[in-house]
Amino acid sequence: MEKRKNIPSLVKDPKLIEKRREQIIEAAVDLFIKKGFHKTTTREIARASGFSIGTLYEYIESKEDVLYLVCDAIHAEVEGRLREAITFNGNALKILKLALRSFFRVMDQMSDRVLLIYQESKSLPKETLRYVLRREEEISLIFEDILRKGIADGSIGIDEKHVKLMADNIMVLGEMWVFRRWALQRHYTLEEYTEKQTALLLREISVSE
Amino acid sequence: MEKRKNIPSLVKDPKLIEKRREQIIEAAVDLFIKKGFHKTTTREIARASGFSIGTLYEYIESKEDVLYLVCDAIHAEVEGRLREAITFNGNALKILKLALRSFFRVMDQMSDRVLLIYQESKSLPKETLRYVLRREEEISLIFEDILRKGIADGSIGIDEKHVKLMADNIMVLGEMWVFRRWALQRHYTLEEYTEKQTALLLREISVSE
Amino acid sequence: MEKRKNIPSLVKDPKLIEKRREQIIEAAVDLFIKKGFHKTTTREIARASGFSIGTLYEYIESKEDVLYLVCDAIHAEVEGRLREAITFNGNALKILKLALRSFFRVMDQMSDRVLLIYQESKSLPKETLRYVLRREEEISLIFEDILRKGIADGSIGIDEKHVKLMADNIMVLGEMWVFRRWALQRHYTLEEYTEKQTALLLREISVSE
Amino acid sequence: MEKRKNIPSLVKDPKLIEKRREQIIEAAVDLFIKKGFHKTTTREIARASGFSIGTLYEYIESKEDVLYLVCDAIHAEVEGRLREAITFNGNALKILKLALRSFFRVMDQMSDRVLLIYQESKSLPKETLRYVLRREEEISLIFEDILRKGIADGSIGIDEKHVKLMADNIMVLGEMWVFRRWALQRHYTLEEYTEKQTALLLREISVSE
DNA sequence: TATGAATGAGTCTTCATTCAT
DNA sequence: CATGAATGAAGACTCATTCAT
Repeated sequence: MEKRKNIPSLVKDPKLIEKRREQIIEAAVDLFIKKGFHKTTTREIARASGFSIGTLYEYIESKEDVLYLVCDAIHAEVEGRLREAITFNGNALKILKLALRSFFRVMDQMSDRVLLIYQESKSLPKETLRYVLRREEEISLIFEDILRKGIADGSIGIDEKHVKLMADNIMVLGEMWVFRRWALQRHYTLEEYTEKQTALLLREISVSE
Repeated sequence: MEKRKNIPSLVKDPKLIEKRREQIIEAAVDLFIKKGFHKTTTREIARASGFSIGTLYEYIESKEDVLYLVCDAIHAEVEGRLREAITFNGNALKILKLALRSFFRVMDQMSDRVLLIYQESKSLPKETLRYVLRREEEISLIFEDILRKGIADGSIGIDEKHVKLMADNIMVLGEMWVFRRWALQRHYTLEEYTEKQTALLLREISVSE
Repeated sequence: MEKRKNIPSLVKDPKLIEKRREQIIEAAVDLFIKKGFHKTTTREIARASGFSIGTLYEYIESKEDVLYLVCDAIHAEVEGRLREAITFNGNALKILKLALRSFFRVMDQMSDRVLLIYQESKSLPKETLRYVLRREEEISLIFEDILRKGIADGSIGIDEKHVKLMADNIMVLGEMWVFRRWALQRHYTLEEYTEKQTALLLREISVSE
Repeated sequence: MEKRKNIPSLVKDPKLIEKRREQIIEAAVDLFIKKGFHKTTTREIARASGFSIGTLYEYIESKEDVLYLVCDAIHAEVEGRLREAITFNGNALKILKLALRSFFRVMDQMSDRVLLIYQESKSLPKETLRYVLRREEEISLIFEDILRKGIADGSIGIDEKHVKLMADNIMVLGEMWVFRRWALQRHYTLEEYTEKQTALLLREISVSE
């Protein structure tokens, strides 16, 4: 039911917890990207966070907690950046185009981090993994909302029952740029990729269709 | 230059090496899928292979070798199954449709294994990873060949310079089904996914376009 | 240039490092003498040191480090004992006699340890071995100094160019007592050995000669 | 009582045993010198011997047996070379001089092998080690014999009770050249060393004394 | 709160030895 | 006699986690 997993901490002050966990996340993201989750030691995380191993364990209960924090933070950043890029002026179709452009740009800029989630989140305990996946759905909800708005204001011509599917498709297109960047970039710039995929998508959802 | 990495073995008989390595692969694939590469121990691999830890190390030099064997075998199986499903009767367009259907089906049936490659191959030594990636290109070459044949026989209407890109796109569509199966399957059957993606692809490469 | 090899430690407190390494050395010397370096396990060293295997590795990086610590400590003890036994009263000849007596006595008392160096130091990494050998030269320098003092004060009658050689010879006589104790002790007491070898040496360096 | 340790073999033919063991010794000596006993594997010994690991174990019972064979062979060679160099013409003093020269030369030529015995023989089982040490006494007996002959023919002037000691001393001088070659060779050639040590020795045993 | 020394279960890998062929 | 595949005990070393200060 909860959106976020609660990680117990030995420290009381919530401000401090937040601050320290931000340090942990910042340090861990870099390490996980460079070396992978398993090859990164808790000592390294503590050192890169700027405090001792003992302090690290004041704010988390296990190494896996760090992975969860990292995954969650990355999702939050993707979602945050995406939301802040979307102005809700104009009709939904316009917003959708803007959202797509922003989404692809964010995925491009954060591709290391997004990749990290896909490669390492399997190491999370089953229950925790569910939290992370749910977080991803939050993002796809943004697109669902826009699509529904478009149905309402008449700027987007698809059936309600295809909304979820279409949102999924959009997510996939973003991830595709992350996963196969090495292949795709040989042929497309991000700009071209955005143009092309947007065009294809719009073809499917244009009112005239 | 070489397509395959040569893994030294202390055992001389090539037939036996092949047989034992097949045992190793079979055992390791299951374990890696279930527990991940890092959480699987060499002892578990040995036991599941049906022999002792000492014997395991007669056929490999390191745990990473097992990962390589596994990745290589999976790619080989994908490629093998795909090739055997393609009859070279009819024009290239017809073959392409068949190939797409087969490819998606193979990816669906082997999704655990394909996922395994994407989640664990990063643990391979840099040099070895290159072998694995090269292997993947082999598969995309199958589609390149078909596309070129289609240009030659006039059944496919794209420019030669887009061949590589189009083959890449096809690969991505297959992987997408693997990576986001949990999301996609809520909306599509494999059959529907195949129909839809094929239709979209063909739209881009139809002669009339 | 450096006289001692610096062995990195995960522990920060230098006092503690020193204390623990002394424990390690004390434990390891006995084990190495009794079982040899190769037949002694790191677990045994840890246990005999009074802590866990994990703690052992907080203070060393490899088993070879223990061997180095041991060799270095033995040399230090030989040199220390020798230096503290030499009073610098009287002429160099008198000092030399005293030094010889002390040296042979120290070698006798520490013969197990000295033997240990000769039998096991070959297992050190090349670079580390050089540190150990250099340490031995420190000891022979003590005799060089005395000899040079003797040349200066006229109590010892050898040419400067023979000083190094003579110091080497003295070292050999000490080691001889260690290596062939089992044979020599059948015929000589340490006292007799000292007398005899001293007499022979003095014959070669007496002023009158 | 026995001079040589009997090593059981699964093979019957004594000629073949001898031949194979010679192969083993030749291979093992080089390996032990280069890598030390512990770091040499039985597989390496077998390969360098020219046969399989299985065959190796047809002719020995354990790796330590190889070490024994090697030590014994080296002693045998030292003794053999020494004996063959000594002509029993002339008085004992003359023979002694010749023997000393030969002994030092042999020790010089075989210094790697002699060093091997001193560094590795401690790895032999206690009982076996005794065989090896006894073998060394054989060599010192050569010098005892010469000295006794010299007492008898009047060419050497020492007391019978010092014979053993003197022979020991000679052994030590030879070993010294082996152990401290790196130091001694900076000052002496083998020739000079031989001259000097012979002179010192003769001074002690000259008839006139 | 922060520290960092201590812990020890767990990991990969080696290698002497055996034995069926 | 020769071979070499199979064995598994043993070893060096790592690292997540704890807890006294």
